[in-house]
Amino acid sequence: MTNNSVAQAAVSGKDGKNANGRRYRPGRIRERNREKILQAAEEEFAQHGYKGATIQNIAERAGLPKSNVLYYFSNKKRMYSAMFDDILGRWNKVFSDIRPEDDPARALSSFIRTKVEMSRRYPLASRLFAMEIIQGAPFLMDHLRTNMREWVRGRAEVIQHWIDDGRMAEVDPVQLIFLIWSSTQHYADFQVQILMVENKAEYEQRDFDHAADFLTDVILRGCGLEKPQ
Amino acid sequence: MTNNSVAQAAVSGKDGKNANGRRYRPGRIRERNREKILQAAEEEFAQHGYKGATIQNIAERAGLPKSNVLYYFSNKKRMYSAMFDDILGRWNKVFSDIRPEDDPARALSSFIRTKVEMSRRYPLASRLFAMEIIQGAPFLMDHLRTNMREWVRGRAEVIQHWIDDGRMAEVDPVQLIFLIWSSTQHYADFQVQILMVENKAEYEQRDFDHAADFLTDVILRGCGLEKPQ
DNA sequence: CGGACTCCTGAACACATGGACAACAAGTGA
DNA sequence: TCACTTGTTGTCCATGTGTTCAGGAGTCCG
Repeated sequence: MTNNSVAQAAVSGKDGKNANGRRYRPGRIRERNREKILQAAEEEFAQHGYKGATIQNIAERAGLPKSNVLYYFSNKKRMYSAMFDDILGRWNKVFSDIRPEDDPARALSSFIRTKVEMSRRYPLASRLFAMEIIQGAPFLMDHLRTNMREWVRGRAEVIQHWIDDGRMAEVDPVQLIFLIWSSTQHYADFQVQILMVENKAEYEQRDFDHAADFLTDVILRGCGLEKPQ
Repeated sequence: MTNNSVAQAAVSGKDGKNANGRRYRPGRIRERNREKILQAAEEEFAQHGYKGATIQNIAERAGLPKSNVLYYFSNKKRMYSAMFDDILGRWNKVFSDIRPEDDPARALSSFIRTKVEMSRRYPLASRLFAMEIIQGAPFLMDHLRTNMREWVRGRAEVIQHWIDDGRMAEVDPVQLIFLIWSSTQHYADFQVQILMVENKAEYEQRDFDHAADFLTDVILRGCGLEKPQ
């Protein structure tokens, strides 16, 4: 999103053409390897943080020689950025907007369920994001300051509308968003802790359903709302 | 707690005496430097994770030569462990037990406030813990499996008691504990994100008060409880 | 003072790591 | 086929890292 990290190496022509005027497709091989590497990078970075991760390990996870990985992402930093571009892109597709005329209970409930579903589908992405923030967000600072701030502001305004119209209890909208964020992400970020405490080996689908039910239940009631239908 | 990491080097006598029968105090210098180092280690490990942290950096933060740091903690692993022993010890002192005859509203409210206060006072410890869990808890696995599991089980039982007695709404006690954990820790772990979104440079005391108020408000109501007094 | 012990530290080392590079293989359109 | 681009990989190197070690300084007490 911030910088387009695609293949600064091995692209001679400026816009897909080369000196001879011939045209080249983006290349399926490129696409495929890029994804293999990004997937491997998610695992490695999520497990060891930016500094702790090594290109060698990422290469092994991807089943490629280190040199080949460095052919696609010319250095560690670019690779890390590209990974977040990927993740943020994925996330942006998922969250629908909310409007003042929506039903608060429905909207919040749907928000919570979507976020729990994200924890289930992309736990690595969630952990990655958490690590980056904990470490002071050296790479995502910009994103937080612009996109995310606007995102929260927009949602908070709508929630405030609902409150002003007496459609839900008076609670700080921004804090409410934080509450939903933290409680839902927790299932991805603190997975091992939860599994240990509950003495389970792995999550099952029903665990997420249960969590989502619990959270909508408590948070909606906490906002003075009835569960939708 | 698990292993006593104090000074395996440079202790010749077994119980404070030496060959000559002379007695040595634990050494204030030792004590002082140990603390300086552990403090520095918290910062460094919290910012870079276990693998990403370097002894050199820790030494610089502590204002000591690297060799000196390694004199106190013979290697990186021991240092990391000692740090968590320290942190867990600190935490164990703070949390009072809850009993079935307590007032649910008061008990939960106090729990939430204590946890928010922990986020304020020991943000580094909280982040450290979060990182360790995210990375798969290679060092804390044992602690999670034993102490923490018991801790949760005990609290959950009491909460279930309250529910059975009709003193609060029917909510899953374990999930409730997770909810309180995640939402309160969030203020420490995701500090940068929160500050960015709210466009602030630093936390103030009133921010924590506000957060605690909000959380007790929503969570208690979500549990069908009245705010105490 | 002198001895016993604690505390301190520069130097050295084996090893891992990010990255550059050059040579080579494979693919592609005419 | 040819000309050229894209993809692959082994090797090399400077730098950083955890850890060891040997010797020296500081401290305490009789």
